[in-house]
Amino acid sequence: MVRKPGPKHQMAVAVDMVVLSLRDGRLHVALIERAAPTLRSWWALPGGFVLQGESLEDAAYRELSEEAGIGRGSVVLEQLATYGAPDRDPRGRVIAVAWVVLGANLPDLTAGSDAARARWWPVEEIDHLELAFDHPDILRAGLERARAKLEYTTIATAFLGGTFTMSQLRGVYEAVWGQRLEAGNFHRKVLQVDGFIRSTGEYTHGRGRPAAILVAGPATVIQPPILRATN
Amino acid sequence: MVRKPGPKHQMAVAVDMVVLSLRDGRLHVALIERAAPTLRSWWALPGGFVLQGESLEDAAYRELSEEAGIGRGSVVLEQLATYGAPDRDPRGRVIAVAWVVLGANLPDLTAGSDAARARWWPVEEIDHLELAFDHPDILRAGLERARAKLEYTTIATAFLGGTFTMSQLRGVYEAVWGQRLEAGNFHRKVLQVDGFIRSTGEYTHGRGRPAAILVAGPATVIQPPILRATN
DNA sequence: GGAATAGTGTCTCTGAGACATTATCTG
DNA sequence: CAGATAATGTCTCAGAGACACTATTCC
Repeated sequence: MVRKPGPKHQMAVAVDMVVLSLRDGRLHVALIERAAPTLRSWWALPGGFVLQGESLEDAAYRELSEEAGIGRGSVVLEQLATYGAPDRDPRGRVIAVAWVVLGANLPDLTAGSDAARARWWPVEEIDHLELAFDHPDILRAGLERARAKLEYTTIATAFLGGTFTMSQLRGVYEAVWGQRLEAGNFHRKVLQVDGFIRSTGEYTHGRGRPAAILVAGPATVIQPPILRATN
Repeated sequence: MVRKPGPKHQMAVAVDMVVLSLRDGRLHVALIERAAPTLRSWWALPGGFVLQGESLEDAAYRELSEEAGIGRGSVVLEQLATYGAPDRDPRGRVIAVAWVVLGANLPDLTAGSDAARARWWPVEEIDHLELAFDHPDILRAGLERARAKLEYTTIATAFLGGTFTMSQLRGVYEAVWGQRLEAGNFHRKVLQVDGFIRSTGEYTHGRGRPAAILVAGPATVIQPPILRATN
């Protein structure tokens, strides 16, 4: 242990975000095509350096706003893990605090100050893409975190707007897990979790029987959890 | 986003460890009484600054060795979360990457270079202690992580030596969760998780029926999980 | 034999999942 | 009416937990 932080211990600290959203029923992640000299034209997760007076969470929100035009109110943030291999960034020692960000109806992306392009990618197509730095690891961990969290928390509603139907909620699970769920059983399960959803009393109208319009309830945990198929 | 890491982004990065071990059947955490001028004589989690060429995990192992005399082979490390509030350390901006460390039969602690004293504390007694910095938050999160991990991973064996009995394994769960488990049901559940434990064919001898001597198996996940009582 | 500890059997209850059935809308 | 989608009912099966019972040692 060293008593005081000295120059030997100073390093750059960054935040990197795995921003997930549903677009026409499929799970997408926000990626930036780098314009900076280092790894130019590689695709990467949005992110940037933490400033001195700024908390890690504030840095994440600032970068979301600068790089993707995403405001504070429209997303849920959760810290994922911190990546600090000495050689993970060719520019020097950079410690990256990674976040998972879930949002509803997020806007199309526009290239920010340091991006050539920015767009939403369907997660199944990412395998064909080479991501910069250790971002493949971070993305994989972020996806797994999101999938796991749907099992035992109510954050699926973060992917939906203020109101939604049971089918739409089920659609979130199906898109994130990449797996079909039986509609009747899902319906019953969600209802029996106290405070997961509340009914507004309103109903949709379209083809088929009208669906109850729901809003997220106060519950945060699902007990017992909704489990993915194990295959 | 900023293109290059500059002086505005440099900050000290530290690791802090929630080191947990069982001592005569109770869960204990390793704490250091600070000798350094800042917050002198407060109790704190062991930890220290990350050096330039060093990975975060290596820094954690080095500090475990320097501050608690704990070697690499005897523990399991898992990254917990990163704490970076601008005012969390009065010495300046310090980003702390926290780890949970689980070990078997860890040695009595001896004060290292920067500690007045070091000792194992039973976790139930920590409430009466004032910990330095945001270490109360970190400790709380570390305990919850350890408790949760016992549910769906086989990590409980990290608290035991190479061999153990079913009672000792159950004792780990009971100590970490602070809750009694029914011996018969626990026995059956552990056996039915493929690869959780292997029998050595040896048996203990003492008072009562001899118990099978077990070793940890190759499995890492428990599916379906062993759940804590919900109260 | 008695105390102590290990391990098994059995019963009940909860909840997941498969699948059939009913309900209510549009065209 | 047919087609579509929402919601409920019913049955089976797996697994958790309570608790009784058997097994094997030491004294």
